[in-house]
Amino acid sequence: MDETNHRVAELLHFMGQILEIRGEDAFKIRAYHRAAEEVSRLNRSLRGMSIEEIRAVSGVGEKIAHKIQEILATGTFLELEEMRTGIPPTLLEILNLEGMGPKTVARLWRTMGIESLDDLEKAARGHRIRAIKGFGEKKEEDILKAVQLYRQQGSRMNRLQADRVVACVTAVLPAGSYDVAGSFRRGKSTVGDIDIVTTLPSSIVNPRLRGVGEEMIDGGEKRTSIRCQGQRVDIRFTRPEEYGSMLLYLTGSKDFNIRLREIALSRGLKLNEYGIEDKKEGKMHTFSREEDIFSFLGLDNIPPELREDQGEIPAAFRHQLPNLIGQSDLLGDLHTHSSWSDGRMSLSELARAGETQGYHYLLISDHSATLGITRGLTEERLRKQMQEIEQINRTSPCQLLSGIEVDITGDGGLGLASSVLGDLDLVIASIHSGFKQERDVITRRMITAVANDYVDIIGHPTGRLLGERQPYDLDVVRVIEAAVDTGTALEINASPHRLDLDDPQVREAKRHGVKLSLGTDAHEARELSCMRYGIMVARRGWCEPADLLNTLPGDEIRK
DNA sequence: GCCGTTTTCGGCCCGACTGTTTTCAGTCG
Repeated sequence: MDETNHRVAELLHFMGQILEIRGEDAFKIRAYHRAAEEVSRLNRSLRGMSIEEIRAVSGVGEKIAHKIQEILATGTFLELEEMRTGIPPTLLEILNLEGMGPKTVARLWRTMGIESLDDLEKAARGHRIRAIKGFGEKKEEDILKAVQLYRQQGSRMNRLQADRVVACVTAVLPAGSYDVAGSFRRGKSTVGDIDIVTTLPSSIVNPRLRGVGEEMIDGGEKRTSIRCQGQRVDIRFTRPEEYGSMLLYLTGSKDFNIRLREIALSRGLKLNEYGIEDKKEGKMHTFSREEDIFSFLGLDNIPPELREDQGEIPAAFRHQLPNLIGQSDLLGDLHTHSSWSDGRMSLSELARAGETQGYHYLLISDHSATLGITRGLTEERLRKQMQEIEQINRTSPCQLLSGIEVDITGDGGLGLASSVLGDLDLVIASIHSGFKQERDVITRRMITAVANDYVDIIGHPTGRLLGERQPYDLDVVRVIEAAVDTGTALEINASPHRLDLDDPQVREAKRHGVKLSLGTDAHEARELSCMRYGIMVARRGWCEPADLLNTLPGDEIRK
């Protein structure tokens, strides 16, 4: 994200938290958090925007717009500085603990002077908290548990980790009796917790779940929460005739649910996880399928990947939802590695693996030899590889396209001579070094590569590794604008460790008319199946078949 | 503090569960 926007969002969130501790109006608090959320989703930098443009951001009104301007000019805003005086900065960290909200934090601070995580832990250990009215022994235990959990807790799961947790929990649920909902179902690149809807009764499921995972957080009749592989899993129980409502509710997102409920409310209807109540008639409508809820509200069926309150609801009213890309639209994988560089598969194994996936073609895109990348290809070896590819293609139903993942050098040049690049079917160019260059430097370096006539696709454009490495400090919008001009495609790298570009950038690229290219970056056969993660990102980015290179027949791609 | 095919004022999603209580506040999703 743009650094300025990041800073603004941080301060708005911070303001919201300060107001929480001070016990201010809940709607005002929500307004700050909402504005922060919208700012952090913005693709454009706030810097350089006029006051009218800032006001046009949804959730930002007259007052917050001026505060944003103040932040841009001075780095903070006066009201925040006034409100925060007297509040210890360490106090807010306690809000991150499970079960600790603003009321509790404020109470402990005012009555016992607890200002930090350490203070809190000591007080709980010394059994001093139970002395406060409304607090007891259990609360002390919960606090100690929450502190421990917070200290050891990692960040969000990547999709592989999420798949493992799901597999672990659903092992005790019969097929067909449940769906995984939440951000998992919405196809997010990372997942915070796992949500499951089931038609089985809690009386049957809860005993089974006790044997799964480390802890039962709570085990109610309508909802059960457990911790499994260190991650929270929520299970909601529902009757078959209400299944659609529960699945819709638990799939979210939160913002989407709120917006849908507001729409229902404006028509005298109350939407919840059990159905839709007509307030006038006092009649409850139930829905076993999500589609029927949408159609009851006069909306087209909104795919889970779009449910973010990012314009999909108005689009569904106007019958203008995109026709999202699906696995069956893809004719091939446009990023694979063979044993010619650091992959495990030979070229013929790759061709067979591609055939198994039902693909018409695979792009062979081994590394170039520029840097110390394991067994990168020189021009000479690349030409030999092209010959072997030609041989294999005579008999293989899945055609191999000859390509390369060539390094973008520090100044935006390429790691192989143009003479050989011109003989390839497709060229992917990627950055594998110099990650720490300044924003303007690395952006110009990338744009130089985009503008290179031989470059067809930019590989993993931001360079992030989920949970391991931040993206380069790249101005993605400038890169997108350059890609429009040159007709260069940007990759959606489908590796669950990358998912790069991510969906907000994909949507921005699509808006500009930039073509996207799906590739798994597979180094071994089973990684070809990771395409499903890339498809999730493409769908979240509102991509239709025509937006992706992979839907073109092989001979058109060659052209 | 934001926002408007009910509104420029008066709303702002809705319900489950827990702990410490005798009816609910706080937190969470």
